[in-house]
Amino acid sequence: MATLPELRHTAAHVLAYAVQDLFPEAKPTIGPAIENGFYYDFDRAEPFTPEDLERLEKRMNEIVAADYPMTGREVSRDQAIDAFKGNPYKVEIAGEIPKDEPITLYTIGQFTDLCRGGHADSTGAIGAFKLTSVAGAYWRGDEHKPMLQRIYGTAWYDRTELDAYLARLEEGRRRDHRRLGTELGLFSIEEAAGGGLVFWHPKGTIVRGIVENFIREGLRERGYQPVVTPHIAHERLYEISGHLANFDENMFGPIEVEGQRFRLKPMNCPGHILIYRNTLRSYRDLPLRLSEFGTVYRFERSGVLHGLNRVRGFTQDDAHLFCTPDQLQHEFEQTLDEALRLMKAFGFTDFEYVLSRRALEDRGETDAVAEQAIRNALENHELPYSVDEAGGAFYGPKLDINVSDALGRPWQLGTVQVDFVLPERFELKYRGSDGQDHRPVMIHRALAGSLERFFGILVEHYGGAFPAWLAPVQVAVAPISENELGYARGVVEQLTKAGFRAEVDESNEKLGYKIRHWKTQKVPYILVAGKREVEDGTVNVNQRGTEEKRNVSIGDFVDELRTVVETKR
RNA sequence: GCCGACGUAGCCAAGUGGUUGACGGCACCACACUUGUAAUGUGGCCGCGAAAGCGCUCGCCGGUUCGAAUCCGGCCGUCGGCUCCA
Repeated sequence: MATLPELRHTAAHVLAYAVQDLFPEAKPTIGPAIENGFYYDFDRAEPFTPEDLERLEKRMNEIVAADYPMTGREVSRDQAIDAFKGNPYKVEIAGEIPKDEPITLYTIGQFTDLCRGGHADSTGAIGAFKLTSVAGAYWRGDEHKPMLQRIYGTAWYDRTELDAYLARLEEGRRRDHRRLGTELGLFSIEEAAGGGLVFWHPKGTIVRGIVENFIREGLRERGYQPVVTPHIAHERLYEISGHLANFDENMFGPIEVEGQRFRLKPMNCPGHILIYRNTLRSYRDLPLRLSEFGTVYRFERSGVLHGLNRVRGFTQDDAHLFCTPDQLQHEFEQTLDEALRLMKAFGFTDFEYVLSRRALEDRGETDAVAEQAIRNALENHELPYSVDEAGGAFYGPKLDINVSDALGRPWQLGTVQVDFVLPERFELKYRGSDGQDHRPVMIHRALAGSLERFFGILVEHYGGAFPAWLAPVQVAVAPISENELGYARGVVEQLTKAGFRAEVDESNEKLGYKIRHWKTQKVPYILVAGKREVEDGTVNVNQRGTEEKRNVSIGDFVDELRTVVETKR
């Protein structure tokens, strides 16, 4: 039986076959299997329309039903180039294949493609598929090369799997933080201000504040000292740091005042370095751990902005540790511990660790030291990791921590980076016990990453139904009639005094309506107060996620809620 | 930035040249109902006005037309992609 990737790769051939039949002028280029499906890129002047996709699906169904065998044969390079002489893309590919490697052609029905192989035996193996979208894509992903049209599809063993996949997509849309952000009144992005700039509304700000406090408290316990640095600085600062040389296309342009050029800060490190450098440091001062909820601005191309995930202004839970080389290992591990504590507290259980090395041409002798510290930390924690050979920061290698959310989708969150370069560039030093000056090592780390993105992920992870300790409104009190309104207000007052976030439903509506409203807002507890509750000083507790309703005295409810909130964090 | 799709009031959403201030719904406001667990009813809901009416509206700017939310051009913005490699 064919594997899913083989099945999907075959589906890509079937798509190309259908395109050849219906749009003979379109030139096929490449069409691999991808996660959940496949795509095929075509060079064609006219765009493919949704109607075209329907016609293609129909034709593909015929090809699948015909159950054409997939037959391969080896040819010489010249034969291959000759066979595709009308198609410069295929010719280009054929020309690049090393001489000693065989070139293979695969045929289904009346369609032959240059292809390395990896297929199902016949087109009938494709149990269920659907074309999902059409999008532009550059030949070989290079924006200086021609723009092709990419048709995406998804393919599975059978209809049930396809339907389940489509349902997962739908669930993802339902949880989309952009949509929930509006529905739950959490945040907005305002056209009047510009793309990628986030306006945090009161309810979103409450959640953000809880996240910040959680992080702040963890850092305090681990000996970090909070600092605050300016949002703009002389361009010169970023020349020294190397950001202008390495990061220019992601920085906002200069702001000129009185003949001086300023830049919005794209990173917090130079600011923290200036604080370090402001005074003479002794080895007794190290490790010096400076932390800041630092707002940075990065220019992202308009086409890549996406909700809270990719923005132009965001706040990092940033910190920089300055330490001696001897302390590096220990500090790195401490940071890793703290990262894991954070992720777990916010309900993430699946982690992936990626060690990103600097690009080969940037690596120096300190990279080995830095990488060893990272590897040791991972191994001491018995954490499996993969290696990205060129994904490091310009100043050193890094460890990224990726999490999977409730729908199994991966996100890059925390990053911990080792840096021997910036201390050099800024000529940082400390006086050692030997009376000599030494160069400190820096660790850059952001555990949540960007608060904006972290928040967006939380919204989707919980589907907007934040656990009680995080919920912007923890309790809603709904009086059955106006007669109980005063009582309800009293309950809210007691809850507020006890430190909880509670609201009274003042609306002039029936109980059913009020319940519905607060359920829609995903409030963890709805307390109903009617004549009976007023008489015996209780509230009727409706807890999110359960059907059960119970009457509890106000004091008992406060105690219960306190317990829940304390243990959840 | 590039390719494609799209942009109608706070949100969702009808409407493709002429009874259109623009169907519906949600939300919001008022009044009535005094309510017992996921939607009570009626009315209002662009601005001014008691009303008649007047003025301004369908992302923005300009154009075509007797007449435009509807057609054309430019701009802005949103969404899906542009990493997966014969």
